[in-house]
Amino acid sequence: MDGRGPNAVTLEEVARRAGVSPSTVSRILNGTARVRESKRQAVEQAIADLDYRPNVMAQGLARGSSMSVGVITQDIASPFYNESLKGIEDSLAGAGSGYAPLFVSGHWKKEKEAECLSLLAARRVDGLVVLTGVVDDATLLDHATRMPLVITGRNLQGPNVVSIHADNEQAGFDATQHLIELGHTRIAHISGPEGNLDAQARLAGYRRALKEANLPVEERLIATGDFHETGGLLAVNQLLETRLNFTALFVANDQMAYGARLVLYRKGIRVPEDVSIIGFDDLPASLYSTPPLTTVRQPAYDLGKMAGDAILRLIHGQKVSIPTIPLQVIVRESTMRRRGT
Amino acid sequence: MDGRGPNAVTLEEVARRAGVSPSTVSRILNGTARVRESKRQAVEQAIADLDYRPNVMAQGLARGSSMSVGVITQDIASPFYNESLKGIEDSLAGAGSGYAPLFVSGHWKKEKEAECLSLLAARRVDGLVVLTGVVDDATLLDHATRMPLVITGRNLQGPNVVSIHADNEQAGFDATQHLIELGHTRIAHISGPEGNLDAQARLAGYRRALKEANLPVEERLIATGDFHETGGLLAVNQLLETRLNFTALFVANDQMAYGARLVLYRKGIRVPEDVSIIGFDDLPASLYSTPPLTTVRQPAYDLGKMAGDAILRLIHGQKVSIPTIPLQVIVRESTMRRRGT
DNA sequence: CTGTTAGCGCTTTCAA
DNA sequence: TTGAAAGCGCTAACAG
Repeated sequence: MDGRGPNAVTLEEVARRAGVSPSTVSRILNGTARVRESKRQAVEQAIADLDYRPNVMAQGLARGSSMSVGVITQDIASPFYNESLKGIEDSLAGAGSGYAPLFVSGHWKKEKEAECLSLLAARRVDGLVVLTGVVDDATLLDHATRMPLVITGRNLQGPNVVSIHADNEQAGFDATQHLIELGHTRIAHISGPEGNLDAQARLAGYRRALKEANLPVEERLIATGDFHETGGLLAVNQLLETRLNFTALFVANDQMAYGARLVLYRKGIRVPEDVSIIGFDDLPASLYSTPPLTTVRQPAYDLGKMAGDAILRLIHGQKVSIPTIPLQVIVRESTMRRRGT
Repeated sequence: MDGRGPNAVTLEEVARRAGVSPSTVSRILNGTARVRESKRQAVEQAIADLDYRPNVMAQGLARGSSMSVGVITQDIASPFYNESLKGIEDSLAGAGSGYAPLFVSGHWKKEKEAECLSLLAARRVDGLVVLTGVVDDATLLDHATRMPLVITGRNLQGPNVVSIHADNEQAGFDATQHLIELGHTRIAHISGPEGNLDAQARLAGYRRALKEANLPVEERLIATGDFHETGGLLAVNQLLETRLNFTALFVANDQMAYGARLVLYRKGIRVPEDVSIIGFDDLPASLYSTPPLTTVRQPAYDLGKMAGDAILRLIHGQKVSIPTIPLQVIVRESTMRRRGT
């Protein structure tokens, strides 16, 4: 009476009840070989009677595969990455693949991420998908010698790895361009964390767009945030303090855009009448914010789906080819033509 | 060359390298018995040299426990439940418990949820935590005979089960009361899905508050949504069509409140000047919406933490007692005193 | 087609 | 203390 309840029924019991050998049951379960119809029926009956479910751990041990894929995200509650998790979930479940995802969070910390990797290794996952991540390429590549790897937000090359990435520089360019086309000339930017590759690329795109339009790049109009709401909040305050009177704002992700917008609201600065805002990501919430946020759509769900499909193929030793993810400006109501132009 | 890479190092190899028997290594790993210091050192050295990690599946098979707990959520991308997932994650990781959560999504579908249960059973999880869920009590109780269960949003009784719940009726009352205190007399309500217990309780609280204040309950001022943004959007349209001129709105969750607010924004109805809105849940985003949403705070993260702690205790055969979760009105800027009162 | 026989990597008596 | 040996539940040759 330890609360564990009766032990689960085993394959052997099924075999006994059906009057066949364990191997036959196994074969039927896995479709490994042809079996006489009568036996199949008996076995299936026994399985149903006993409500038998194969012990995945035992299967795993025996065939050297855990039937699970490790997924490293940064925060299980991140509105952006979760869309990707959903895509991964659907991909693995959809194929009836039998694979289950094992989600772990690295929280943007190298050590934390290393622990995650370690945990997943201990559980002998058959494949690994890393959403961005902060661990270094070398470590990743090392793991990739042991199992297939798909990674996003990075361009890693290797025999057992596929990387999925989008042209963030171009998207940053497009976003800024959108503002320029609306007649804005003083365009501020709230960038993401220094070390973040995506953030760097978006910033580069911003710079290029200004240059190509022969607009000056004013460094004081570039603030840095942490990709969270508070970061946007702080950054916009800093921008406001410059008194440089920008009329438009390109924010490196939607979460920071929310924070920025709150500050503007509090100060009575209207969006988009006084300042236009364009974000990045197109979180589900952006469509319902007031006003609905103009932003760059990142197909997070699709990206997760691709990642899931890719890791499955890799595990099965198939070839994978991944197109570059398209990024697209979604014009909604937080941007408008500059007044007086 | 199947891409699987070299096989991982085993306990036996460690034993060999350290010049001891496998059992000794096992004992050192698990602290199962005292071992001579010299051997311990040798083993630890070998483990380090070989970068050995125990195979969790093999451990699981041998000791009849998978070291994982199944978690059924409804949508891996739900802003509300994800906070709870985070709490669960922290709880399991924090204790250095060695347990890992296995997250699966039921998508509010009975069959889907049954599949989840089945998957978790096949993986022999040591415990189960179900976030609300739509599966019937009987099925749940049945699973609880096989493993400990903690469930939220329901009041289930059983030997191996603990349920965590909050007084939603009272919270619905408090929310409505807040509006009444601000001088509102025509208060509309957007309720959650018919079958949802929490939704029913919140609605009941709304009714009671009106009655106790001697305010009439106008049925046309009660609309039903699906707990998503679109639901709120549709519902508020329906409410507006009644032309009943409500000045305040109690919405059964924040997501629907966002949808509702968007409609009002589009129609030029100001929040809170023209209509006050109070939501429910206090999603992280609500603090950053414009204006910041007054709402009822549900401590989703803490709830997850409690659930995690509880399942761990249950698994270890310890007693658990759970307090009723406190729910609290958080006054922000989407509600204000009715004009002219 | 089907049963027998070894393991998969680890834990856990049982003796020593 | 420590090692030998017997499994945990399943798969996968290898013979028939």
